[in-house]
Amino acid sequence: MLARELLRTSPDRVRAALAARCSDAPLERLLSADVSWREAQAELEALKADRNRGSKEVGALFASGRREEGEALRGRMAALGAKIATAEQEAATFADEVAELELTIPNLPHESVPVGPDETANRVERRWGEPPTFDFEPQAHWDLGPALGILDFERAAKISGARFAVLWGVGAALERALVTFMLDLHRGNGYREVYVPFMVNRQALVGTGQLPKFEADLFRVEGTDYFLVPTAEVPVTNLHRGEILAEETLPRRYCAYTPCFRAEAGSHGRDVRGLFRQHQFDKVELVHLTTPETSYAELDVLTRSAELVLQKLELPYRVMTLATGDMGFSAAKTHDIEVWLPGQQSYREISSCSNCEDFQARRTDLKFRPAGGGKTRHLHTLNGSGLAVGRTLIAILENYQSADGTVIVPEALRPYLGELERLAPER
RNA sequence: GGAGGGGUGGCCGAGCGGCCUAAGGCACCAGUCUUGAAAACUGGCACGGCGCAAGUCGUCAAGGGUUCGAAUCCCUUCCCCUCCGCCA
Repeated sequence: MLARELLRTSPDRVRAALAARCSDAPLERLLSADVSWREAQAELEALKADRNRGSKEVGALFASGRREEGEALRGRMAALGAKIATAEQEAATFADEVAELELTIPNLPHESVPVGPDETANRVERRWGEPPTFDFEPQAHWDLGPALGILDFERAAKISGARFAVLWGVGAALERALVTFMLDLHRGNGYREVYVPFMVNRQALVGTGQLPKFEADLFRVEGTDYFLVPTAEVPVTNLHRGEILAEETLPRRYCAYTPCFRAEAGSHGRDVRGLFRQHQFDKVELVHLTTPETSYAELDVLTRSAELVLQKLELPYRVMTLATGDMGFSAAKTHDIEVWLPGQQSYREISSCSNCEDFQARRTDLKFRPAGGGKTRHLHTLNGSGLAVGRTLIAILENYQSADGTVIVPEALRPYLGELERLAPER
């Protein structure tokens, strides 16, 4: 949600930003509804001021025993009440329209974001590690996994459907080891671990920006008002909704493991094979709450925290800055981390780290009290994957594969797998 | 699932139709005193909207209603607590 003051004083800046995003958000409707609302509200308040004065006088007249005058004024106030009811309805109609529309306007891109319509305009920031060379034809994980007996898409389809996976044996243990490994790493790095509900209410999803626009991407639990979390960003960012945090307690860095559930609406035909795009996947999420002055330094901390996971696992990757047209709804700036996948001979997204500035803080009424005193201000929220666990598992299988189909276990993970050194076929 | 009790400013807590412009306390800020601090004393101190401003409207969990007027009365919902039942 953008500051209304910004909409009123710099509509051209907002127009330009939306154009850069290739957004068709209804800005002009919002602006005119806002004007109408303010007019109606001013009228309504004048009427209410009259009533407040009159009602007070009614009380005074009765108190001083002037019954007849009191009765007369009370009659006039009753008539005024009817006028107020009408004016109230009109103002409320405009207020609702403004509130509804402003939730559909995406965040403004930061000035450092490359302008472009789609991912082809994304900018490479840095690379780490060298894609491995093989003296054989590297396999994709959807061949490696089933051959090892640890990945089973057929039985997943039987019990659930497409875009689900079953992990067997050491595959299941590897998934669990990755979660623990990531949480331990972040926890030792200044993050506070938090365990949160996997179902959230509508308000939480509005707060982080998934609603009202993207309901089709979510799974809703029928007969309830609960949604399965599409990312831990939702419950974790909303933890302090409506609170005023002391500046001394910032920045706050939280990490959380949750499964994530996504309907993947509109992604039919994309990444249909393998583990890459699933309805359910595990993720360790990083969330920072910080001051406006430090949020871009925090974005760097956040991104590097996610990178550290890949460095410890010795997986090659590159860091991108997303272009205006490729960014998510709530983000002002986003770094994607893309890991090298030999099965596809390309870098693919494994983490997305965003500074949402005060966009989500406005929606969630999330503020801080400055250390020197003074007015409360909206704080800045950031979130990023640290990392998507399923995709990390893919990266390990494909980067650490051997000619015989076995897979070396990265050194950093061995303590979590009973010092297992190599994944070999299981029966 | 059943029966009760609650939700008031950063926190605690009074108020139960009109002097609520929400008492009092704690915390916080400024000042006096002090070598400095503490204590004491004095003053200040909720938030949001609209407006150039004067000002004005709103907010006592949320929404609706009664009334000239609602923190206060009525209805609905949500949340918290206690007890019972059930359950991992």
